[in-house]
Amino acid sequence: MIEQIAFLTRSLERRDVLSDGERLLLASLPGSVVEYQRGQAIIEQGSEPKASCLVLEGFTARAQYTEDGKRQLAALHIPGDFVDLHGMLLTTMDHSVQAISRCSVLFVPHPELRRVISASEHLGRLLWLSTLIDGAILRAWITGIGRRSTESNLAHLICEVFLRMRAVGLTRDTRFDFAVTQQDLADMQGLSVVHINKSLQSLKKAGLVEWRGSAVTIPDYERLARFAAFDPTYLNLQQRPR
Amino acid sequence: MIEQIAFLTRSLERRDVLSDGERLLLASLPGSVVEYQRGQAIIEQGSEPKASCLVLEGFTARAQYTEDGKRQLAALHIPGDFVDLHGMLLTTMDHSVQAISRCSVLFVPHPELRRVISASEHLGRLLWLSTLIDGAILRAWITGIGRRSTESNLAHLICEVFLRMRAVGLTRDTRFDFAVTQQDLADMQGLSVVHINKSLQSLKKAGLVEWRGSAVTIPDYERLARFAAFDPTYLNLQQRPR
DNA sequence: CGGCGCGTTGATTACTGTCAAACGGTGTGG
DNA sequence: CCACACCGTTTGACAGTAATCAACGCGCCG
Repeated sequence: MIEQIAFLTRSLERRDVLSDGERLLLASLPGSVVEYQRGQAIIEQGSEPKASCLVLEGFTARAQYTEDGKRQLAALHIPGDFVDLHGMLLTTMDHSVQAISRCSVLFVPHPELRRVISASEHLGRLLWLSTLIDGAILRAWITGIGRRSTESNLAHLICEVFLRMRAVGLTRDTRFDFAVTQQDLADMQGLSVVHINKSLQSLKKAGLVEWRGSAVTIPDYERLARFAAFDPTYLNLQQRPR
Repeated sequence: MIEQIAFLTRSLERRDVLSDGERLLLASLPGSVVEYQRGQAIIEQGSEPKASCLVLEGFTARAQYTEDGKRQLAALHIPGDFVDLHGMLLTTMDHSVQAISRCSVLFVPHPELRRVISASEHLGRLLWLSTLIDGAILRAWITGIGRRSTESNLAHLICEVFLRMRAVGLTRDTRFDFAVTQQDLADMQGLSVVHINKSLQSLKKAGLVEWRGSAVTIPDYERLARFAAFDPTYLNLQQRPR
């Protein structure tokens, strides 16, 4: 499992120091790996999962559908993210989890998670922390959707994903793989594809981002961050005792 | 403290059974009570609080401001809500907490919270749970802002607040006190006051809600819930072992 | 080669914001 | 006790943003 939970370990270590014992404890988490194609449902809304899933490769997202069938994405998960840790306590899923790109995830049975949390209060706090960071990201999305312009919100999202990817070692310089469709972006920001398309083009024309296929390049991060008024505080990317 | 944490106890008991020992442990939480006038900041963005605050009376909200001064509210808290439990692990506040109405809150020092969590793993889980429900509410708000019509989102919010208030015993029949301004509502939904005003009026005209001063009455909850396509699952108002 | 899915475009419509003014209740000072 | 100021609510006109619709381009895969 060591290989598979590498991103999780890295993600937690970006926020606090792990002892060898804690690393071993994490590595002791058993689980089964499952692969999904883009668009497949990983966890259904309304279900009561008995295992939590950790992203190993690719992207997943939480999706909610309104009565009239519109989709809203309310989180994007990258490798190392424990997608539905909350499923352990929330029992019934109020949303579904979908594969946004081809991806593989690790299902860890809840009793195993509880075992680890009982064994290490500190690790328990760090897992709690990861759900709190989830919440902080949700708040940032809300202000983005509610109060930012489409273009600056797009830029904001790109900054966020860039930093999160870099935190787990999935960037090369200013480039990273962001295999999402414009429909997905639209559903993250609560807008139409057409409008996202036009806004994205204007970001490209302004030289703020390059985006070819799934390869995103940020020519000048500082400039993009300034444009988006991006403040990374909410990502809690500082190693501190927690 | 027993009197003061009554709403917290009630809120947790709506989700799981508490033992006498757990109730006592909660009651042992010391803290200082502070009153705020509407509009005052309770916790400043960027600060690193050493205590978490619990709402005793009135409403508070998390507020984020964009670079150009627009306000977005990304949570509304009612009595019994542990507003910034996450402050304990998130160290730096990425948002401020404001008094939406006149309110009183209890500040509980983080070390005391840690003591309680160490003493009872179960209570620790329930506090974790309360932050997870916070997250679930954020997701509901995101889909509301992103994909619902203004009117149905307003109706959705009213349903949510009604159920949350009822869960801690703050409703009388179909009526509750909701002391927020239309500007606050606008900032919760990412819209302008003018637009909120018109949408609210149309809800009133349709007989879906009555709203005089701060007194909200829901003549027919089922009808309102149907109109809002409101599904209370995300509030986790079922007593289950967690 | 053809079909499919995503991206792109332009025209049109609908929604929401901004601005500016008036209304109404409350509390204060004369 | 009344006049006034203040603040939130309400209204209407107008401007700007985003959705919808429909068509086309383009690359990939069968």
